[in-house]
Amino acid sequence: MKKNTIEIPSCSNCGNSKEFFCNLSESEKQLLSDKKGDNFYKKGQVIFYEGNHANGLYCLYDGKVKLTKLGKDGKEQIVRFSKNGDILGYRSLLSDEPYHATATALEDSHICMISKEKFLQVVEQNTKLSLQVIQLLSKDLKGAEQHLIDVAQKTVKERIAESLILLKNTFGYLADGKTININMTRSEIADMAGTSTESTIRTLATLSDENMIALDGKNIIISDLPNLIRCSNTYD
Amino acid sequence: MKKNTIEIPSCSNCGNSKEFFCNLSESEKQLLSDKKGDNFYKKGQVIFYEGNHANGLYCLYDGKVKLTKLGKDGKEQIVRFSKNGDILGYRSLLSDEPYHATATALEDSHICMISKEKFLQVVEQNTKLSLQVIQLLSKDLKGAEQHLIDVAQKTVKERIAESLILLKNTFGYLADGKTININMTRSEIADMAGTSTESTIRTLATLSDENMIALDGKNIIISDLPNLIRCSNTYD
DNA sequence: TTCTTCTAATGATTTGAATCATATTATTTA
DNA sequence: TAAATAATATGATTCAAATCATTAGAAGAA
Repeated sequence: MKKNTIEIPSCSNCGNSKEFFCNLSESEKQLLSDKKGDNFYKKGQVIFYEGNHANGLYCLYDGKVKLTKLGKDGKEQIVRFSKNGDILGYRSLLSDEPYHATATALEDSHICMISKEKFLQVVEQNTKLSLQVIQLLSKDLKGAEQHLIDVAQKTVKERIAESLILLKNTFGYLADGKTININMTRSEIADMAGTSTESTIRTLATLSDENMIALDGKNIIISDLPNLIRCSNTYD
Repeated sequence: MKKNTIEIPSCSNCGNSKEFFCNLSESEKQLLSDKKGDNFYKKGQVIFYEGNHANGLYCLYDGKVKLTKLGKDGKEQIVRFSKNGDILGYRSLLSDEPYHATATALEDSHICMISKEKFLQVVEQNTKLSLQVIQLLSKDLKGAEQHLIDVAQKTVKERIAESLILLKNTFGYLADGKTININMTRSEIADMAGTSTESTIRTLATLSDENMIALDGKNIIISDLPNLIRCSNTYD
């Protein structure tokens, strides 16, 4: 990867649907590329903390990130994920509020940073870009509201099933075409589904007994996706 | 109210903080004002349904509206409210997706409608307006994610207390300065807090026994706000 | 390697809150 | 104004899932 050129992964990597920076003019790209920060985070390291002030836009070049909010008694709730090509922190940047979630690397990640001033400058002169931000926020909002209903109304089993499907849809499969391409602890899956670690372990065992999934250490293999979808009670 | 002039309540009514259309030029205002639809909805009537196609922007001139999503077994979840001066339906309009929630009048409401084409035309040429939409979406997203954590981690009592505080913050008090300025059924409050009607009734009775609120038919009087806030376990 | 710590797995117990079952008011609307 | 319907209220019961408790296995650190 060359320095000082805008190498937003969504542009250089065509497998990625979110072509966030593709509508920029050359001069705009140049502006953003200049003095762009290039950072590496180890698994478990925190990119930014909930409550802290936003000073730039993060572009996830390579890696996986979870966004969590702190709830009662310090219990975490995973609110979203980011993967290759996603941008992070745009909400706080544009609404000029502190980060409302903590971003933590789920595996070693390579993240670029664009300064607040430059990003705002480009957004303000490029309507297409702000419409793209609107699309992103709309998608996040839709996801959050769906998640809300799920947690409020679904059983633990339905939520665990749905969480596995979300993980598969977000991170895809390994080369074997059936193992979910992410390693999370049972406790993290619990934070996702809004349940306890013990219930998560038991429910995963049940889903395995019922042959919808198979467990191999931290690897989760989806052996019967249609049934898992049915089990999750999701219709969209 | 005169016809054919843009009378967005947030502009004509200065008590309202959301001055959504105040950055428009005169020609832009004129464009939006022309052939603007003017509609009246009775309490209980539906303004738009989840899943339907968006064809305009709704401006709530006067009234109160709830936004609900349908969950498991047809159980409703209230995801948001709108009041005087708020705009509705912008998410679906700008992301070009069907409405993700149903909007229902909580009381008789006066709602104007701006056509999709005209609104999009103005948004695309007015960056300030799109930045304002970003602010709105950001606020909605923050609210939804907070709501998610609450439902996932708080007890019914905490959630009911918090719901009452949200209602008070959204709709304010009646002239007496202590009665929440909204009439909702116990079942609707349950849909808000993500619990059952019976639990809502019991919890309201408990809060009343503990002198944090007083109940007078459908009216809910907040008699000890600091204690109610403490009870809701909310720190922001 | 061994020690320590984190993660996973299971069993036993408790509990918050949903559900079921009826009354008792309020509101509609016929 | 009566009849019908919807909303509120309470008690009894059930149940899903959290919590507590303990053991077993993995993974890092010294």
